[in-house]
Amino acid sequence: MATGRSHRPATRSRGIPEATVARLPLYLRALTALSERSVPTVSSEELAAAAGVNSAKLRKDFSYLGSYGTRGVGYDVEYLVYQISRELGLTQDWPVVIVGIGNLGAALANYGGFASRGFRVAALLDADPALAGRLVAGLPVRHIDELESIVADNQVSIGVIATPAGAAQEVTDRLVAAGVTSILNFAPTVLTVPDGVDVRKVDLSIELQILAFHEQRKAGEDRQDPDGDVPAVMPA
Amino acid sequence: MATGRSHRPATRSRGIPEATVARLPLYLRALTALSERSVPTVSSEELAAAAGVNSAKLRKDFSYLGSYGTRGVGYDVEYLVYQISRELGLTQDWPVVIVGIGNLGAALANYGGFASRGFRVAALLDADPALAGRLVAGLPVRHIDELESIVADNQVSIGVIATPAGAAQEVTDRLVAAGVTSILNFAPTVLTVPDGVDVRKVDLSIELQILAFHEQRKAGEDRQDPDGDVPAVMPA
DNA sequence: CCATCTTTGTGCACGCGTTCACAAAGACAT
DNA sequence: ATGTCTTTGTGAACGCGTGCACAAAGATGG
Ligand SMILES: NC(=O)c1ccc[n+]([C@@H]2O[C@H](COP(=O)([O-])OP(=O)(O)OC[C@H]3O[C@@H](n4cnc5c(N)ncnc54)[C@H](O)[C@@H]3O)[C@@H](O)[C@H]2O)c1
Ligand SMILES: NC(=O)c1ccc[n+]([C@@H]2O[C@H](COP(=O)([O-])OP(=O)(O)OC[C@H]3O[C@@H](n4cnc5c(N)ncnc54)[C@H](O)[C@@H]3O)[C@@H](O)[C@H]2O)c1
Repeated sequence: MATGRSHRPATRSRGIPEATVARLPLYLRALTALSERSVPTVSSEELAAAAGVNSAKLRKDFSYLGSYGTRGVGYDVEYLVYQISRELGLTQDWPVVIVGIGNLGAALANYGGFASRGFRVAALLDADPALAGRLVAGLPVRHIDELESIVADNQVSIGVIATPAGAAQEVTDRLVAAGVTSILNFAPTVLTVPDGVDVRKVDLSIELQILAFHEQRKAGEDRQDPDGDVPAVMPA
Repeated sequence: MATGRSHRPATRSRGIPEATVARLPLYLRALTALSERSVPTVSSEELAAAAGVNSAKLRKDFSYLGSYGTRGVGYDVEYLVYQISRELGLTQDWPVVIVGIGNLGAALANYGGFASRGFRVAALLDADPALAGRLVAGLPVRHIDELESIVADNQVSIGVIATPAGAAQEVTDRLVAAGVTSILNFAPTVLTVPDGVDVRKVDLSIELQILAFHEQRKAGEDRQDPDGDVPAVMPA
């Protein structure tokens, strides 16, 4: 799981709890699918099932946005798509830069889901001179030296980091200095940023380790001793 | 952020809270870095700073594993690395299959962080016959028809899904039927699985949308009306 | 052996998030 | 209009996670 920043008192932004914000994209996706099938209205029960959440939670989530439902009927799909999009800020265009166009960065650049919802790749940046000018997903890779001017010229406020871990903090510092205030970090490092800058991280190996923990638990559950303590492999 | 399954009462597995489990990989990473620098001991304060968490939280997290610290001194780095590795199940080998070797799947296969910590890519699977046999990250891509035999032969319990969204549920069903009990899903879909199967998801576009929400909030904070409600663009 | 100093381990309080359960609202039929 | 039926919106209770603050533990020096 990618989590938000640490040193923040779980800001209830404009009254909308953080946990709710994190679910809005999920609802939006389900609603968009319904919209494409021209379904006019949907009940909290149906939508909750599609989004994989509890229906009471969904209703409470929506109640933070306002009273958009009709009792006895449900929610108007199109209207809700619009309201959630607006709430998430997807009615405007968000230019994004991707830094580090290696295996992962190139895959991200090729990802269609980007453009679909208000996000536009403003530039691809890499420190490798050999990459400069090469086309990736139809865009030329620009040299990292152009970072500051690109961010300024395109009013970029969101940066995606797909560099090796060792370069991530330096890239972050430059992005922040240039005016970026939201960062999505794929490198396995803890980033330090000033107040007012949001960082979210996506960390494959953390996810796998969490799965391994539960997997181990499942395996040992019905087999070995309930308390799996090893006496003392190493003295403290 | 990738989150865990929904329909589970936040299982406090063997007394270790889920939130703690999610942080253990973070501590482990910081500790491994210290270990490589041959640092013998570390205080909760230092380690917490390196992991980007509150020191009291870190101490409480460790207290669930046992009393591994020494008052007045701190924690033995090597010993803690071992204890956390064992707790997370990283002392054993976890064979993993990756399904869907497109842009993202190939990037994942090339990812070094996989092998580093107990995870071994047992096979790469794709439905495209044109890909079969091609080498990706030194491994031949196998056809999806071999899924069942590969999972069985290699005792695979963890599967990574990097197929298009439309194929994800079908792939999931086959993985689960073949014996996989943990799934890491990169496709933007809600997966339905039987009890006992864990699903974690990594969703780029959700992360971006959450960032966009806060970004919009920052932008509108000092500018427009404090309560940003638009009167009525669409009647209910 | 005692004093001092550092750092752990945890009791406690508080706030957020989740879920149940139900009254109120509205649609729809008669 | 009135009654019935469906579904929303939310009050209330509960549990989990967080962080403060401090007593206890142990190291270290004299
Ligand atoms: N590949 C994956 O599936 C995957 C999964 C999870 C995490 N990650 C992480 O994502 C990051 C990228 O992974 P990858 O496999 O694409 O690595 P990669 O080596 O293929 O690509 C890294 C790119 O970053 C560029 N780079 C290096 N320093 C830079 C700098 N200072 N400024 C700008 N660009 C710079 C390099 O030139 C290279 O093109 C790594 O931190 C990795 O741990 C990757
Ligand atoms: N590329 C990214 O950065 C990115 C980011 C976030 C999410 N995603 C998601 O990850 C998934 C993969 O993205 P991608 O860019 O690699 O797509 P892609 O089209 O490049 O690759 C998909 C691969 O899956 C294979 N496939 C299709 N159906 C299959 C099936 N039934 N069984 C096995 N293999 C099958 C295809 O042959 C193809 O090789 C998508 O769901 C995408 O939305 C991608």
